[in-house]
Amino acid sequence: MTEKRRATLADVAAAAGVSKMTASRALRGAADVSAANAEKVRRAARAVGYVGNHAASALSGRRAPLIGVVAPSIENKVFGELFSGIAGALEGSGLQPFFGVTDYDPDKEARIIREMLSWNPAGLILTGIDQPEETAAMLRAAAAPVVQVMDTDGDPIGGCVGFSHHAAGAAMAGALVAAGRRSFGYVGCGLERDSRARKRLAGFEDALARHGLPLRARRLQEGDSSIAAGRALAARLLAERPDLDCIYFSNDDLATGGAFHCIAEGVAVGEALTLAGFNGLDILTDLPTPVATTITPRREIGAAAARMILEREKRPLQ
Amino acid sequence: MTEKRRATLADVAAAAGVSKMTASRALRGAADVSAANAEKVRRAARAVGYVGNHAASALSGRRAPLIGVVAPSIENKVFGELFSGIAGALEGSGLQPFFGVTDYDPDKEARIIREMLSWNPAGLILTGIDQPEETAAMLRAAAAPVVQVMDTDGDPIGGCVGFSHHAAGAAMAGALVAAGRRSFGYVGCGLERDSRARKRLAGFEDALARHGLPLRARRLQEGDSSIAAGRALAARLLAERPDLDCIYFSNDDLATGGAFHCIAEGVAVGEALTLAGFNGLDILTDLPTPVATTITPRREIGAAAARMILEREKRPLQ
DNA sequence: CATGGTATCGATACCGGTATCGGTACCAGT
DNA sequence: ACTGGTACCGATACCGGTATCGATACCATG
Repeated sequence: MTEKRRATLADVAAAAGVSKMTASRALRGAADVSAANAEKVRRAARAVGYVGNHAASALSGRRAPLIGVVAPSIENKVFGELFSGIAGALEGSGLQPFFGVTDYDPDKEARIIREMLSWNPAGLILTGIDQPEETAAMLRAAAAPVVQVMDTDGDPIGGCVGFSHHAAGAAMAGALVAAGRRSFGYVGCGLERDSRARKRLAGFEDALARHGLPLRARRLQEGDSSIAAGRALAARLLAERPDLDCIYFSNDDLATGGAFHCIAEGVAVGEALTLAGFNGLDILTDLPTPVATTITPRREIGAAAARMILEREKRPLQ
Repeated sequence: MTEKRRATLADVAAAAGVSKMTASRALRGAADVSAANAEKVRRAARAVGYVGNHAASALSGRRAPLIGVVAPSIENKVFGELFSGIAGALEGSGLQPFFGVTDYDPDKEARIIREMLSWNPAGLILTGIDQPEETAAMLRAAAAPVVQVMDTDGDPIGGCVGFSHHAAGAAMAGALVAAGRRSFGYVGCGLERDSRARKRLAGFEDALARHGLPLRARRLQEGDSSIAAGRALAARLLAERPDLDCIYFSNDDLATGGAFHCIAEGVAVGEALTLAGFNGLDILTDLPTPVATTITPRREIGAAAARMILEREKRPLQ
C-alpha cells in the first residue's frame, strides 16, 4: 500500500514552472495570468491528476461552494422535485447543492442547519417559514444568505419564494363550492408536525365558513402520509359519513389512496363524491378516476431560490 | 452592518482560560482533558455561540465528516429510501451523508464524484457497479473507502452491497412461468441508460429461454420511467398483441401505469393478464389490482453500506 | 530521596488553498 | 532619459482547526 499522496496545487505549480498563486489563479480562470501560463498550468493539472481540495479553499476563501437545502423528507417526490429545480439552476455555477432531511423534527432541523453552517456555505435554502425563534436567530447571525421556500405565510428571515398555503386551501374550498359540493370531509396525516398542511386546512375551513358551510367530518392520523393511510382513512370516513359529497385530503398521496378505495368499492368519483388533494403530483393525471388538486410549481420555486442566492453571490463580496 | 466575526476555537479557549488544543480536545470529547476543564470549555462554547468550522477541521484532520451518496435520481422513491437507510445508520456517528444526482449520465457521475472527492469525504456510496474505467480509476486512487450498492453483477471497486438484477429478472420469470403464464411481453423505459434494468431484462429472457419460451413482444421508450409512460406503453402493447397473458415492466412505476390502463379499460388483471414490476413500492400494495413485484431492501442496503464505511472509520487510522 | 508512571496541558508546525501587496518588465508619452 | 501606467507574477501571511511531542505536576515505589 504505497498510499500515494494526492497531488496539491504546489505539485501543479512545480510541474508548470510557476508559483502556487499563478497556478491557483489560472485554475480559477482569474485574470492576471498570461494565456501561455494558463495553458501550461491546465496541462500540468491534468498531467498530475490534480483534484483540488474544497476544504482548503473553503477555509481560505471564507466561503464553501455549497448551498445547503433543508427539507422535511427525501422520500416525498415534492421535495425531490424542489431539489431538482435547485440543482438545475445551479448547474454550471460551481455551486453544489447538498441535502439535509429533518423528518419534520424542529430539533433535528436546528442540528442540521448548524451542521450546514459550519461548512460556511454560500447559501441556505430552507423549506417552510416557521422555524423556531432560536433557529431563526442562528440564521440571522449567519453570514450565508438564507432563502425560505414553499410557504409565504409568515415573516421571512431573508429571501422567500413560495405561495400561501392558507390561500391555497381557501381557493380549493371556493372551487369545490362553486362546483356544487356542500358536504365536506377532511383526511390528513401528520398535521401535528406539518404546519403547511395545517395552514391549508385552516384556509379551507375559513373559506367554507364564509359560505356558511361547516367541515362535517375529519379523520386525522399521526405519522407520514401514504397511499395506504389515505385509503384506510377515506374508507373509515365514508363508512361513518356516507352523506359526504367531497373529501379534501391534506395531500395527493392521501388523495390517491382515497381514489384507490373508491375504485375498489365502485364508488363513482366525480358524481356522488369529489376527491381533492394537494401538490399536483403526476400520478393524479393517470389515475383512472378524477381527483382535484392544486398544482405547486416546486421546480420553479427551487430554481428561483437558487437564483436568488446566485444573485447575491455575484455581487462583489463586501 | 457591524458584521460580527464568527466565534472561533481561539475565542472559546480564551473564554475558558485554556489553550486552543485543550478546547479542541474537550469539544471533541477526547481523553486527556480534566473533567473540570471540559465543563469550562463546553460552557464557554455555549456562551460565545461557537459553531465550529468543518472546512478547517477537514483540512487539518485530512478527513471531512461526510459521506457522499451518488444516485441517478432524487425523484425516484427507491433512491430516497436508500438515502434514508444511509442517513439512519449514520445518525449519531457525526458523519453526514450528502447526495449527488447523476441523471443516469456517466459524465455527470464522474464530475460529481470528483467534486465529492475534493472534500476528502470519509466515504463514498455509489449506486451501481458499472462505472466507466476512468471513473473507477479515480475511485481506486482515492483515499476514501468506496461502497457500491444495489447491484452485484460485476467487479466491485471496494465494498459492495446489493443483489443480482440478472437473478432477480430470472427469478421473476421463473415464478411467472410456474404460475402458468406463457405469453410474455415487456415494457421498459430508459434502458439505454439504466444498466440494471437491462440486466433484469436479460435475466428474464434467459430464464424464459430455459423454459423454451420467447419474449413475444416489447415496447421500449427513451427517457424516464413514469406512470404515464407505463400506461401508454401497456395500452399500445396490448392493442398490438392481445394474446399476451403477462407483461413484465422494468419497474413498479411503469407497472402502476399498466395497472391504471387495465382498470380504466376493465381488463381483468390476475386472470387473463398478469402484471409484474420491480422494486416493491408501497403503492402496489394498495392498488385495487394485483401486481407482482420483486421487493428490494433498499433501506437495509443503504444502512449496510453506511455501516461498512463506519467500520473502516473506527479502525485506528492506519 | 531518586525514579518511573500517569494524567493533563500547551507550543508549534502544519493541512492546502487564497487575499494582499509589493515587485519586475515593458511600453507609451514627454 | 524620465515618468507613469499596465500586465503579470510571486512571497508572505493568513484561514481555523488538529497531530505531535515535549513539558509539567503529582503520586506511588524502591
